Amino acid sequence: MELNQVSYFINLAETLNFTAAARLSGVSQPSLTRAIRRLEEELGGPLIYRDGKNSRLTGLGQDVEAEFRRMLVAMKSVRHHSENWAMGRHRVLDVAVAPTVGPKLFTTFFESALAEVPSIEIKMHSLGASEDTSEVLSGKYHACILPRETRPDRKLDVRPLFRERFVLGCSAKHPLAASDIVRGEDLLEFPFVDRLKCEFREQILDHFARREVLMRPRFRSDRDDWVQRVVAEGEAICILPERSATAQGLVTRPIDGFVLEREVVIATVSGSTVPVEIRKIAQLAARYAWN
Amino acid sequence: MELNQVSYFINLAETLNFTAAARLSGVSQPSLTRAIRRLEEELGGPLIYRDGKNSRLTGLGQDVEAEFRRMLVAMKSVRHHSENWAMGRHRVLDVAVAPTVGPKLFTTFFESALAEVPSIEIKMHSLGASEDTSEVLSGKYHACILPRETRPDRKLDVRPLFRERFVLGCSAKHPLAASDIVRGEDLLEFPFVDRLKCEFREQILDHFARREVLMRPRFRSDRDDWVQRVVAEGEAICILPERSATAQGLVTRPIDGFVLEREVVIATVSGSTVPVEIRKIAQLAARYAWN
DNA sequence: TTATCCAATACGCTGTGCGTATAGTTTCGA
DNA sequence: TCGAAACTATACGCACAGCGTATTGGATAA
Repeated sequence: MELNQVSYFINLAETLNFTAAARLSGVSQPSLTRAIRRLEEELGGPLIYRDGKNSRLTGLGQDVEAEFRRMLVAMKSVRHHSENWAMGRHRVLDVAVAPTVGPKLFTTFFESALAEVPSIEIKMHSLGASEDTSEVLSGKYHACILPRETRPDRKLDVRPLFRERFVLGCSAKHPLAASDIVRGEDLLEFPFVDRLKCEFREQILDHFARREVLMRPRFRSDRDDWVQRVVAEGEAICILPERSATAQGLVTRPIDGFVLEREVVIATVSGSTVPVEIRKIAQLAARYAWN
Repeated sequence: MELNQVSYFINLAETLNFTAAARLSGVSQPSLTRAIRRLEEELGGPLIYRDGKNSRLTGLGQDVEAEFRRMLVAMKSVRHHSENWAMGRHRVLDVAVAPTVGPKLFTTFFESALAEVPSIEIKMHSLGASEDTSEVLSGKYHACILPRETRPDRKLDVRPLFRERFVLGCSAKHPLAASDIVRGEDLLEFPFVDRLKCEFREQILDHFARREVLMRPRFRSDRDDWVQRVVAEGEAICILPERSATAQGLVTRPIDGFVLEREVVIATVSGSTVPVEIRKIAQLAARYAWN
């Protein structure tokens, strides 16, 4: 038994076709045929009924496939472990943060977390536009920090971190900046910059539309840094979460009567198979005073 | 990553000593050292702190050991499945018999062997013309029963079964059949059928030629069944091993002064890696009263 | 200081797994 | 019905990876 035979057979089990399995395995068809034949001789019986287009795994073949898949899982774990351990002797935790959740918040948290769990290293990622908590289930990330999803997967451990309201963003020299709180109808007088990347942009526009406060976006971008730059340097305004990392010169003000808010959570895989460091980090994050 | 590395590393994890692990693994110390080194290069970090008598697994090494043990468990399960699966959950032993060794002999032996080892099934094969004990080494057959080879491979466990003389074969109605023993010179009067498939045909011809008993083959074939058919139904004669399975109507008679004989052996792979059932069968075969 | 232990390196060898070419059988479509 | 396509197995030759042996280098123990 050799590992090449393991992967060849797994591919054969999936395709039930020697030619296709060979292609998947990256070897020639006779090579795969011989490897399977050797495996069968070693195991003392056929693994597949060779029947052209109707080929089927034998009973032994099915049992062997299950065990070979376990071996592949173990191999994958080996590689996963080797990726996590590195010269530096740290376990690297991959944490993805939704781009609209300001990373500034986490600097202090992760500094304290790293002090409490000295054997780890945090690798921050930005959660892609099409990514969500399934990336945690698939193992791409160890944890995700993102707005709470409407229907999280059962296998996830989702812990709330904090809630945050949406607020006005404007230049420090903006007329609206003079007030500690602004009225919704006062926003009409100023050009609105539409933060396309905001998950809540439709809810925000709906909120104001319902109050006959028609926001007329004059500028729109999916680059949050551009949005903030434009707002910080001019008469334009925007709506953003209160805990956002804000550009220099940009201030935030609460909006009277505007109660839209969101909950930011951390999601990890639940269960005992998840490494203890990850469970520790999630626990620390849940308990942290996010202010 | 290869399975030899898996078992080497498991042994290294147990002993924390390259020399001892090499011994356990059945390879030389440099071989094991290189295999571990290759594994470490593939996984990107050391698996063991090399510290003479104080060597210890690294953190990665401990993680990898755990996964490698899972792989060993899966491998063991594979072998367990293969042992249990056979037509009717039996281990099928492929035994090839040289075509000139009559299978009739083995019926009784294998019946008793199957009684003693109930978990196996014997699959009889005819050893091909170009096949020899290398097919046992290659794993094509679990065992071969064949005349002793002049220079068997060292890796084989060759056990003698029985010796058998070459005798006259003729029709029951043949004039020579009337005698309990025939003289060599009496054979001259009858057409001789040359069994091409017989390994000893040259020795047989030489024997008679040396005694100025010139056998004039009038018919030759490599089909033993054809040879026996011709002899059983006519005036022709042949020379064949005394324990051959003989066709109906064919009888055998010893030849006075003709002492050519051969030893039939059973060959299996030697060593502890061979399944216990095969070693058991070989042992039973060697002890059997072949009469 | 010398012998022993432990692991790594150098060198040469061989067996195994590979690809290519082809054969044999079955199935499918014209 | 026939030829092409699909599917798997065999034959042949080749390259290289893993092996063992011999030896080196360093550490430890007597």
